Amino acid sequence: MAGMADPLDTVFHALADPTRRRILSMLLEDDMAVTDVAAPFEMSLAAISKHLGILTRAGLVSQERRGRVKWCRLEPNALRDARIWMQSFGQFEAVNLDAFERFLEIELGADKGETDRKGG
Amino acid sequence: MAGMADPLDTVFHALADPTRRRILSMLLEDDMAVTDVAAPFEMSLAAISKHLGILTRAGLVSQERRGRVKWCRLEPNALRDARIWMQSFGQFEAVNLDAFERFLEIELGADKGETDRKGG
DNA sequence: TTGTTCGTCAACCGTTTGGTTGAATATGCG
DNA sequence: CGCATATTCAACCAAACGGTTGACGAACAA
Repeated sequence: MAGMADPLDTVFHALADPTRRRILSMLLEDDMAVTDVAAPFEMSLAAISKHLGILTRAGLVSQERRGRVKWCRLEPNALRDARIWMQSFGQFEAVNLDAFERFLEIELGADKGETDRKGG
Repeated sequence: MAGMADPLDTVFHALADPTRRRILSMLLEDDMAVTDVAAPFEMSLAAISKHLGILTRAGLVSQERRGRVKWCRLEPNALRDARIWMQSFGQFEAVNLDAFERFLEIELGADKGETDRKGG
């Protein structure tokens, strides 16, 4: 078909739909079966299946079949490139990326269990 | 009218097109007139004008008319919401956002002119 | 005035998107 | 086996997308 696009195309396009962003938010809390992902939406299962396909092709979600059930898991690393691309434009222009990485290591290593940031 | 969409829809959709991302990269270096933005592209001026409209409606670009010429400026702050949304999903999950803000203040205040990483 | 440049508008075109429905394919259970 | 469950596939549809072209208005110069 029309040729493979830049991964950024795929990721940003996947994120441009509110249904898909909502799906990602749901998967942030837990892995889910396709049917359970579809449950809260007022659209057909097939539509959700398509959305999950788009998210999967974008690398944002991985799917593993276990028996009849296909489990969907969030793959947050796929956002990395997009985030890095965006950083070129943000107010972080002048940020030293090395220092940024160090900051993250400290933050992530320090109090893993203390942060209670699961607000809706 | 299909109603106003979530700003995240608009921003991510604007970013999902390689032409538009390239335009943003160009504007990162300098403000430009519409005609000059269009110059390096192999498509019509009208097409670029449309792309600039999409970027403007997304808040990523502002346009100011001076005489005949319409100047386009990058508005990187519009990426803020998108970036914050993405941070929920990244490897930065556990990052304390307050500490993150402090980090940025320090980084941005410390060596404003030293970093010279304009790759691309 | 006439003419040129800058940029948008309007109409059109083919392709893609996001949704529907119904059939098909697995898998599991009795 | 026969039947329900889980998920996708295929065909279809209206609407939006990304592009084109030609006409248009606004600003400047002669």
